[in-house]
Amino acid sequence: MKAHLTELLFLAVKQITDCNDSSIIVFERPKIINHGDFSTNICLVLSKKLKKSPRALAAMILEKIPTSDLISNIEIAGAGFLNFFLSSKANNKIINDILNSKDSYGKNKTGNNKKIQIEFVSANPTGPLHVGHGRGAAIGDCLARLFETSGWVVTREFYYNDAGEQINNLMHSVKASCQKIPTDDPRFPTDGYHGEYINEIAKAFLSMKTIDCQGVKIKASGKIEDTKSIQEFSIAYLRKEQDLDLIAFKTKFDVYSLESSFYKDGKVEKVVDSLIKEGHTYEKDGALWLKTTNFGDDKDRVMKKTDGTYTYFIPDVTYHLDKWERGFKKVINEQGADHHSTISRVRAGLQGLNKNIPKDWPEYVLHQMITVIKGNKEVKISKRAGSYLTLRELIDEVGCDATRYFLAARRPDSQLVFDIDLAKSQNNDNPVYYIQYAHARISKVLEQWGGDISTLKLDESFIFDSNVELKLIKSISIYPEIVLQATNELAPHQIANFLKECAADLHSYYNNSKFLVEDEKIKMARLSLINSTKYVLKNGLQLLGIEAPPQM
RNA sequence: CUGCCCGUAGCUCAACUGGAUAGAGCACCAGUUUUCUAAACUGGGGGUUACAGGUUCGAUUCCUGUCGGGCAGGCCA
Repeated sequence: MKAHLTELLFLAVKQITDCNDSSIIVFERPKIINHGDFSTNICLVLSKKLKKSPRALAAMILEKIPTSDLISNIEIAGAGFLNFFLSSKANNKIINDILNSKDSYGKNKTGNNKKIQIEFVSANPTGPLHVGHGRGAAIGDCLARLFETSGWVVTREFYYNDAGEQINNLMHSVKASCQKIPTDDPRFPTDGYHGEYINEIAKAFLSMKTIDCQGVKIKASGKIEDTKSIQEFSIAYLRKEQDLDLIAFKTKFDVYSLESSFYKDGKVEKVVDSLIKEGHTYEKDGALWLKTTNFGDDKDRVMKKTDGTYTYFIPDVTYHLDKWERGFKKVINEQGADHHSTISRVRAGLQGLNKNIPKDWPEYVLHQMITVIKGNKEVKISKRAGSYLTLRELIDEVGCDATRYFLAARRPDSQLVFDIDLAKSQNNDNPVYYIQYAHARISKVLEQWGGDISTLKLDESFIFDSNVELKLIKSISIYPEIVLQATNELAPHQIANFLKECAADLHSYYNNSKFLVEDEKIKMARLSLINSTKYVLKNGLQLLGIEAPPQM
């Protein structure tokens, strides 16, 4: 439709200017229904160049636009906007198009089957997942669904930092717990983890439990001095817990990458050698430094510590080189904003390898921190302090659908306040139920009608004339554009907002009109409209990973 | 002190990357069910978009400065 309008308008514009580039024509979807279905600011853009007032220019262009049976009217408005109103024929075409496309309405092929890798959650296996990880899971998974809908081949990936200092801390914490050392005892590791889950791991370890994690069975030796077994068992235990959390959150991954594997196969060493060879390193204070300042960082960073081990970002660089070598030209990392400083380091490391990796690769989506409030008090999300709200608790209390909605419905770069009491007590006022209810209402009407839904088709000559109907038609016709935009801008929250508005339009329509009326022609038209709305709601909810129940 | 993100109704958040009269929900007030689910709908009040400048036809959006909040600035991740 947009292409059709652009073509028509360009024919007119060409007669007035010598411009040969149709990309100067931009159509927008006006917010206000009186401003039509499409609007363009072309006259405002051209007025300066042609030294004519925008409104006069608009009049000239308007005269030269060819007629089309898809357009009912074109108006000049405001400072010189051209507002296009679609004809009933165009509207009916959209509805029939949705009825034909069904579950694939909203899909597009802009991805062209290209590969994309999306890394998200990537929590350290040092504790259960908390609300912050939930936000990452919700946003990352929705992004993946968006790219799939836009024709990309998506790989969802989880990276485990299962090596390094934090894992040592974990092991020592569990060991201390096995020895019944209280957390406030001076013998308890200073940087240790304090949560109750540490005691549970210790108990399971001492009773020599076996953990089945990702198809591998790990058995605890039960011996307190066997630090290797404690470490192995603790990681397996927590990975298993995290897997269960993710299942409860309906989030799946295609690939799990382990930091430890990059040490085992020697890739970390290779990256370090390569960085040294390319001349981006130097020794100082007994450590090896990477000149990240060569690539825009504000100071150089240690890559090899005096004790011979590497800092975290070297395995990170290795991992990203691995992604690049697996052929992912497009990679998105979804992370918490507290990791933003790694961006410049990872990119600097990749540049230092001299492999022609683009400077802005990989892309990042950073979500801001969450403040959790319960009983008007902030709940601190701190693993070490132990007082900590897990994702699982949240799902149990609020439900998976609502949790996903709340966490995905906000711009990633806004800090969000998650009020547990509100999410819980407000069950019925929750936006997700509002949207699901709209879907359920349609389902029920169609059920009561009792006809064969697959035969629903809108008569080309039918004219919808009420404002609630026109508003709803406009709403559902925008859906494919919203999907594309949300994908391009890496902004899943736009889907959530759209669905809320679409549901509102449906509810207005429902309260305003009766569908199962005597007049067969009107009945079929209205059923066609709400059935196409049903597909939009269902497809949109699917993008968010939320159920579309037939009844509530 | 330096870098990144943010500041919009009493509260939680939008605003199509510069568009028209800044919109929703919650809360508050007043209405709507003999009719397909009232988990809904209709109407009302509530704003100097933190503040001060600048850029232009046009700024919540871009630039500069100030104030305020969050996160980083580990040989932790």
